[in-house]
Amino acid sequence: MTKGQDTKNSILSIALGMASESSLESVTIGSLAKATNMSKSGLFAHFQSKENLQIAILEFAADDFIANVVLPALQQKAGIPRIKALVENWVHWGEKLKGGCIFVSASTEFSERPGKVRDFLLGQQQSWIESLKKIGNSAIKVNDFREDIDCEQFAFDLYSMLMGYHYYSILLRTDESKQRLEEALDRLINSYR
Amino acid sequence: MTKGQDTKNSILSIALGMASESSLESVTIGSLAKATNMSKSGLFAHFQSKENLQIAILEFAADDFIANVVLPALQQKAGIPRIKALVENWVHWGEKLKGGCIFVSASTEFSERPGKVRDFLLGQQQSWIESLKKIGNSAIKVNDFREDIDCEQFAFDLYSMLMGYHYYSILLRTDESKQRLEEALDRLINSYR
DNA sequence: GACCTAAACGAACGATCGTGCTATTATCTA
DNA sequence: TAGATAATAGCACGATCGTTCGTTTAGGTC
Repeated sequence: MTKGQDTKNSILSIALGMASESSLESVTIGSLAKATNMSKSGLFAHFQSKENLQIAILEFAADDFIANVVLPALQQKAGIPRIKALVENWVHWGEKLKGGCIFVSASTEFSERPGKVRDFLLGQQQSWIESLKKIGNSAIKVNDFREDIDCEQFAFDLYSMLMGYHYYSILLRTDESKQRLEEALDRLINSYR
Repeated sequence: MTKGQDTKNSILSIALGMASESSLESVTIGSLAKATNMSKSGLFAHFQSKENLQIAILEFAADDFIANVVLPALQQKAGIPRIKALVENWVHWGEKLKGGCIFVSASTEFSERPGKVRDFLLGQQQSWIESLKKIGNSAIKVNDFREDIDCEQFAFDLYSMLMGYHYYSILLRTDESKQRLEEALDRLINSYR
């Protein structure tokens, strides 16, 4: 890892923290330079444009997401254990970021703004939903779920309760959020059994 | 209605459209002035600060939300019909705004930004969840739901699937979003019967 | 029609935005 | 260790940000 890549990584780590706390757009070159003790131009040289910076932040987050949410879950036993691990990892991942999962907030921010950032987010969310679907499918294969269930619907149901949990926890900040999620998940799993 | 209130209302109507399309913060005094064919200072005089403008936009939206989502549902027969009406109204309300329900995006934007705007949003979301709870409760009273169900959990479940629908429709933009929501809602209702 | 208030405007402010340029340092290679 | 290259800094630009000020126009009251 060269010096450049090294600083770039630590920039992105700080930038990710800032982005999740407020928003992608609010990570300005100036504020990020201040946070990293760099000059605006020195920092800017790493990304050539703000759009590139935003994508780099999201890619950085996506790599971390795959490594700490998806892959560890796939190492669990297929079926219900894997589903529970995925949810747990997702919750845990969001807790590390101040404003919760950054893909939720960034998706809100860029849903109506065509461009590379939105394209990236769309792809990320699609692949995330695809992961949910596959994990549902593998639950069928190991007979944790009935054979006739609709995995697309399962993905929607699971996706939804994570979103519900997201807003409950960032807004209401009550301890019960996690219980609500767990109960919803148990009910979902039982109904698919 | 005086001239001032009249223009203020039409400003807010346009501002709400802009805010839902991108974000509350992106409704700048300058861009809003341009969109309303007013001078920056002339428009600014109506609100005295940007924070006041943001709150005014949210209040404007909240009034519309109550009038077109909550109240019409309360006029439906208590129980399952009322629940279905509420969901339908909510979906329909979000469709009028380009980026879907503005309270979702604004909540994302301000969840980590203490101040009057966040306070307002927190209150709005709490009262929305309270409405969901009450509507679940009234379903028990008319025997559409079992007596032993947890209305707080019902509120979470319903809230969640609306969030899931929100992101499915603003991001993926597939027609199936509404079907997914309907199926999820039917399953939820049946499991509480 | 005179008077008063409400509403809208024009111009300017300091700050910050993203982005170029050029110069100055580090770091790596031969 | 000299030279080449990568990394960072300094400075400036036009644009836009929220906000303030003084002025002008419009509406309503006597």
